[in-house]
Amino acid sequence: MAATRPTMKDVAAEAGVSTMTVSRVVNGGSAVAPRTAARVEAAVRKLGYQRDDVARQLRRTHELSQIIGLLVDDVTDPFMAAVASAAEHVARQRGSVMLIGSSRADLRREREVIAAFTARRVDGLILTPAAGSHRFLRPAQAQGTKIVCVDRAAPGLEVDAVVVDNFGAVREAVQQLVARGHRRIGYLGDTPKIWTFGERRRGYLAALGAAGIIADPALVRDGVRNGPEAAAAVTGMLALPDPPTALLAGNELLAFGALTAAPRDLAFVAFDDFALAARLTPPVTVIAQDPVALATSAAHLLFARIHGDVSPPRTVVMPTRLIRRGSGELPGPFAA
Amino acid sequence: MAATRPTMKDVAAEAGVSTMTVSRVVNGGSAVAPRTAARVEAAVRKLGYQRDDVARQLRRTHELSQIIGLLVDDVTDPFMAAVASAAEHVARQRGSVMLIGSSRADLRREREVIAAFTARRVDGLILTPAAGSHRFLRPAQAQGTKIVCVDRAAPGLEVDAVVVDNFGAVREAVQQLVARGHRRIGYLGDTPKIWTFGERRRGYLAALGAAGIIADPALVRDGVRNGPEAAAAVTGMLALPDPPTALLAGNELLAFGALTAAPRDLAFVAFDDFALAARLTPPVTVIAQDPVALATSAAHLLFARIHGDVSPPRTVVMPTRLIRRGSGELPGPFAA
DNA sequence: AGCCAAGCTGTTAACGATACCAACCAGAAG
DNA sequence: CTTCTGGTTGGTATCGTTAACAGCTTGGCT
Repeated sequence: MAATRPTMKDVAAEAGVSTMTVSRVVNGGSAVAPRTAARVEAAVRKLGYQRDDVARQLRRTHELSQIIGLLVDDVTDPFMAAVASAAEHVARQRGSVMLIGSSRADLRREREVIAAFTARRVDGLILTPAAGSHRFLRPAQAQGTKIVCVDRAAPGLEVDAVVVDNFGAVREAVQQLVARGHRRIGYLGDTPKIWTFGERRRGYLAALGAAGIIADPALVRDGVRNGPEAAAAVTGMLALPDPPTALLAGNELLAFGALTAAPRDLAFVAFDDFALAARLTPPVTVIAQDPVALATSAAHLLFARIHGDVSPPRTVVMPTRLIRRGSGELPGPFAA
Repeated sequence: MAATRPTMKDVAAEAGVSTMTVSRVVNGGSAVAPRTAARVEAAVRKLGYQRDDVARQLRRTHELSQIIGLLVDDVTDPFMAAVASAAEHVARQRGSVMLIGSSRADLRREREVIAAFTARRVDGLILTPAAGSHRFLRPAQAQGTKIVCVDRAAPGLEVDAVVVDNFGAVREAVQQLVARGHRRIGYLGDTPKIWTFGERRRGYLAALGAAGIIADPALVRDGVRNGPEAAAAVTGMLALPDPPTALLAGNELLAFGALTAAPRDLAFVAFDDFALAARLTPPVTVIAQDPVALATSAAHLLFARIHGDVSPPRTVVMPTRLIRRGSGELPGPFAA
């Protein structure tokens, strides 16, 4: 079990040619006599030779590595999973492979993973940036690594981003709750330092403000990071002397948690659509976005940059859609 | 925008030392005079130098690349997402980065992605193998790439695998449906050529057989690959002159699809637990497994192999748990 | 015959980092 | 004063591949 991989030299010796000829055969395109090529191919098969892309890439330092990196909070989040799937799909179409890393919403960890990626010479990065300044990415950027954000903007960094109008979408949803007679409306979200949640929170507050409702801090829960925390937050709100009659959950995971604790007569709107939304009782009203479209767009943008697009950074805003299924249309105590 | 990354040579020139000294400082451990080290570190910071792991790895050909590869059907599947998350977590703990690829259940595509991975000298692979022979992996294996399967065995390949007792778990669940008075029980699964679905199907047929029920081909649907297909299959079954009174969905995605088409009085059991199972009407009975535990175990096994464990391949079987929530306990027409 | 073009193949020198060994220096010991 | 020791530093070759160029055939043409 020497377990040592054959090199071009081995193939060259086996076929009785120079390594250059092997290289030409392996990479195709160059003129090699058919007889010679056949001999080389036989040697390749016999030895089980496979080109070593590590060495290749070192020699071709100014070419692309055909590796991109994706950094998400956590692939377990269905939104992030859809992003990862779509990004990998585009990468494959473009002949690249994709490294994946999770920051678990920790900026230090994000930095470490990104460093490990850039050390491998990734051509570009797709990020869902954690909270905090991303200025640390500037050197990488200056050295040619392309960067695109999905779902969130990166504070302290001028890069392309593909996002939705979180502010407007949430404001519209909350306005609707108000219009149906709700005044005590709860909000669940992760920290507003994450751009997306900051926007959603602003949208919530804007809708309340426009209706002349003073936001009650007891109904605004930030930093809620997973299902169980969301469930606990909902239980807490419902135990208040003046509990909410409606609730907005900031994303899919929080919605799942909230739904395990929420009674059926609590009006409910969730950010992100999910498979069983229509099957629940009552069917769940959601603000739907299309994570596959977001990530596909981001990946295309990234590859355009990698292939030389040097236009100024742009932010692409994709549409959302309020899908009224029932839970968000339950009347409130002030219904007309 | 030269966009060219600084090398050790640049740092050496800047600090007035040799590249060897820079290497020693950058990698730590070796004896370098504090004054010299400080000068080098200053140069590193000034130039924004980062070690090039591509070159490093070429020189250190017999060391590890600290890259592993994960190959799943599709990360969008929550089971696979959990596997990916857990595997990446372990990789990070072990100082490695992880490439991810999706086969979309296509063996040819799986081969291509794996080839791209091994060309990058991955230390090991974690696979959820698609249907078909995986003998093509033997050369890679012979050259030292370690391989571990999760969720499925790989036909034609002797490797470690971490799985659950799919056969036994499904047999138990179907036995319970029979015991509650069901005779017409539907089954939804992907192709039985995928090991896991083959086992689940066998379990289903075994339970029917043991009860003296002849399986009706119209109630056994293989090759169902996603939610919409599952929904269509259910609709089809329900339109039969003698429709099923119970249904077993082979995994989470198929369950979601089936549930959108199934009436509430259809007894229902799903493989894989999911967040909202308890919130549905009726609450959904599931066969739960722990994908995080599976993947964590597989990743540990992989790293043990990478670090020299040469014991014979083993198959680890993790437990499943039948969680009775109601939908699987609905009585059938032959209930006592 | 003489010459050139076209097609094929080989030689050399990198890419950026590190293993290995040699060289240097100061101070200690003889 | 010489030799030795130990800590520090530099030189050289090399990992596997390919760009650039050089050299060799062969055959066609005049």
